[in-house]
Amino acid sequence: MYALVDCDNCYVSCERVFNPALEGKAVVVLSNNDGCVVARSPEAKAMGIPEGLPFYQLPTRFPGKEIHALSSNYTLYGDMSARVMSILRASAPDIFIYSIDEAFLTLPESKYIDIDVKAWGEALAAKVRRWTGMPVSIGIAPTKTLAKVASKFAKRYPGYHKCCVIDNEERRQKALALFPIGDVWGIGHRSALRLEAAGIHTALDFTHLDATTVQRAMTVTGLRTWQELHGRDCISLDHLPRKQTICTSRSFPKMLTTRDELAVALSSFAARCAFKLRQQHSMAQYVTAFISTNPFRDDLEQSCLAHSVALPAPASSDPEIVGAALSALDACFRQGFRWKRAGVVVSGIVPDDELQTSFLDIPAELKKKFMEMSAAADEINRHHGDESLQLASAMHTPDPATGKATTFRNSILHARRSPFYTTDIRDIIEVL
DNA sequence: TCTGGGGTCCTAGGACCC
DNA sequence: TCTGGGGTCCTAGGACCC
Repeated sequence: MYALVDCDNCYVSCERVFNPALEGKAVVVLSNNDGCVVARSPEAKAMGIPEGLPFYQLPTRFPGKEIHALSSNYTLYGDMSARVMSILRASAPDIFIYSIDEAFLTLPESKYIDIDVKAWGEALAAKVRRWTGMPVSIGIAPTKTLAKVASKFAKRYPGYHKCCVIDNEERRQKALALFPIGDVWGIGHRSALRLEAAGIHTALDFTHLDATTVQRAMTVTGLRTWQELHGRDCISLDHLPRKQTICTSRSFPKMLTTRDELAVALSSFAARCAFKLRQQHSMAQYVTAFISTNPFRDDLEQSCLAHSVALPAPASSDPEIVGAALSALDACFRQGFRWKRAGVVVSGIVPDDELQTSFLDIPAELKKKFMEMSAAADEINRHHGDESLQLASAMHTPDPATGKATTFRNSILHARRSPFYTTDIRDIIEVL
C-alpha cells in the first residue's frame, strides 16, 4: 500500500501558520516579480480566481473583493516543507518526496497488515498539523494513482478526517465513478478534452476502455495510468535521484537590452546551476544559455535565442559553468530586442566521482582550485546566507553614489513578501 | 505598465551505419 | 518500369507533473 501525503494549499497554509489573521480569508500567493497567482486559499478558489491569473488583472476581474495577495517566500515554504517531511520520514520506513508539498510513503504489508491504516493515517495527519501547523490530506491505496484519487477525497470531504483509504474493489469502483477523468494523475488537459469528446467522463469510464485502445491513443504512459486505476502497481518512483538536466531561469522585472545586463543575470543563473550540481554530487558536460523576448507583447519584435557549449570535461565549479554560460551568451546574443526572460540549462550530467581527465581541459591544478573555492563558498553561504559570497560577474556595476553593487537576485520584485519567520533570527516572531 | 519556474518521459523523423 | 533491410543515435516537439 502507498500513502500519499499532500499539504493543503501549501503556500497559503505556510503563510497562515505565522499570520493567523489570514485564516478564513481569500488569500493568493504570487510568482516572482509578483507576476501571477500560483497558489490560492479555498476561499479564493471558491471566489473563482483561476490559477495563473496575472496579478494586475485581479482588481478588475474581482472588483470590491477583499483578497490578500502575498509575494512568494520560497525560503519559508522550503523550510516548512522540510519540517513536514522530517515527521513523515520518522513515521514510515520508505518515503519518496515527490514535490515541495507531497510525499509517497510505502507501507509494507508485513508491518501494516494488522493495524487499522485509516486510524494510522488520521493520526499522522493530526501529528503533522499539531507539530508544524500544516494541514495535510492523506490518501492510502494499492497504487500511487489510486492513492492520489483517495487524497483528493480526503481533501474534499471533511467526513474523512484527513485520510481516505481505497483498499477493496467496492471502494475502488465507487471512488472512480465519482472522479472526473481530467482530475486523474497523468491525464492532462489535452487528453481530458479528447476523452470527454469520446464520452469518457469519469475515471471509471476510462477503466472500461480496452488496453490496446488506450495505448494507441495515449502511448504507454496512458496505459500505465489505466493499469494503476485497475489496481496494478506499475509507476516506479525510486529511480533517478540524480537529475538529468538542471535549469535555472527567470523573467526580469524590466526588459533588458544590452549584453552586459544579460551577462549579470546569466552569471547568477549559471552559478545557481553549478550549486545544484554540487548538491547532488554531479558534473555537467554541456551548458546552454537562452534568452527570450516577452511573448505577450505583440507590439514588439519577438525572438528566442539559445546556444549550447560543450565543456572540455565535466565540471561543476562556478568559474567553469559561469564561463561557459557567458560564452554561450556571446554566441547567441543579438542587438535590437528587448529581452524579458533568460535561463541556463546544464545537461550531460555525470556523477562527480567518475571524473575523467582530458588534455583539452583546463590544467588539473586550476580545476582543483576552482572546485575547492566553490566548496568553500557553499559552506560560507550555508552559514551566512545565500548571497554572502558570489562571483563578481553576477553583480551589477556598483552605484557610483553609494559604491554598493546589487546582485541579480535582489533585483527580483517581491513587494508583498512575508518575513523569513523560521530561517532569519531578525524575523523571528515576537510574543508580547 | 504589469502575464512563473523547474522538471520527466515518449514518439516521430532524420541522419547515419553496414 | 523496376531502386533493400535492419539497426542506432540524436533532436524537436508534445504531453504531463508540481
